[in-house]
Amino acid sequence: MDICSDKCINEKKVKQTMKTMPDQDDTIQMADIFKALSDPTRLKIVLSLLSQEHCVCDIAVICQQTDSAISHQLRILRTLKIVKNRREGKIMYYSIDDAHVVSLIKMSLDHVRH
Amino acid sequence: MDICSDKCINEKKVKQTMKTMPDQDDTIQMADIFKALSDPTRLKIVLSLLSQEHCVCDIAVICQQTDSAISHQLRILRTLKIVKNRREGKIMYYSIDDAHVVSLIKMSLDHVRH
DNA sequence: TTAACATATGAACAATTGCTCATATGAAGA
DNA sequence: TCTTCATATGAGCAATTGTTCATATGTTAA
Repeated sequence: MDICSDKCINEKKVKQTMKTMPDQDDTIQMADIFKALSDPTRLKIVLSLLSQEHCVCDIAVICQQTDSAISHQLRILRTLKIVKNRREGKIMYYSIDDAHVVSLIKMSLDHVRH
Repeated sequence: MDICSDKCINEKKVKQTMKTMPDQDDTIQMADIFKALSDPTRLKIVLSLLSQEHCVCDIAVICQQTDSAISHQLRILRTLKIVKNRREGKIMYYSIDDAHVVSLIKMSLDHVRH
């Protein structure tokens, strides 16, 4: 460990910035949202749900993945409250449950397109 | 592989949504940005640079990590053009090089705080 | 030149991740 | 009931990741 707790270059700037840093909980929460969208399969799932709800099998076709792989990733997105589901007989329909995530995705989509 | 290419539940909905999906390159690029921000250490680095530039050693103090760990992560952020650096003698100052990333972070910060 | 310092980098390692495969669950129809 | 279908889940595995440690690079001052 070479953390320079007292020999840092610019103590004043460090203290200034440390005041503006979000606390640990908020930082972890932010990282978790970004992590949810950092996997191409999960990102595609959320992208596929932007316009309308879909069942697991249809999401699998859209994302070109197996039903099982999609189901695993949907569980992660469900746990993070990014998507929600409703049952209709044998079929489970998934839809987006977090408006903020939609904003994040649209913003990043603008980013890569401009 | 159990991808149901012809036996999917709702072919019409699938086709509708597939038209709206970003292409593979854009999707990967989006995922890469989210991935960059998905690690707490990298996220903290970017957060620490929101208000002003900092040298590696100061970032290490702010993020409570070793200089080496920070240097490794800064290289990743540099490769992705999220941060840039300038040398001043022995010291290397890092700052943010991507306005879109700032917007994404501010948006997600709003999210976790409300 | 040599020493000291700030940063960068490569190898190694543990930990995490995403997928596959097999199996389980739950609902509808025969 | 039994079968079929849609989805869920657990174990196992290969691949990726973030950190540490040792060492290298590049800059300044003696």
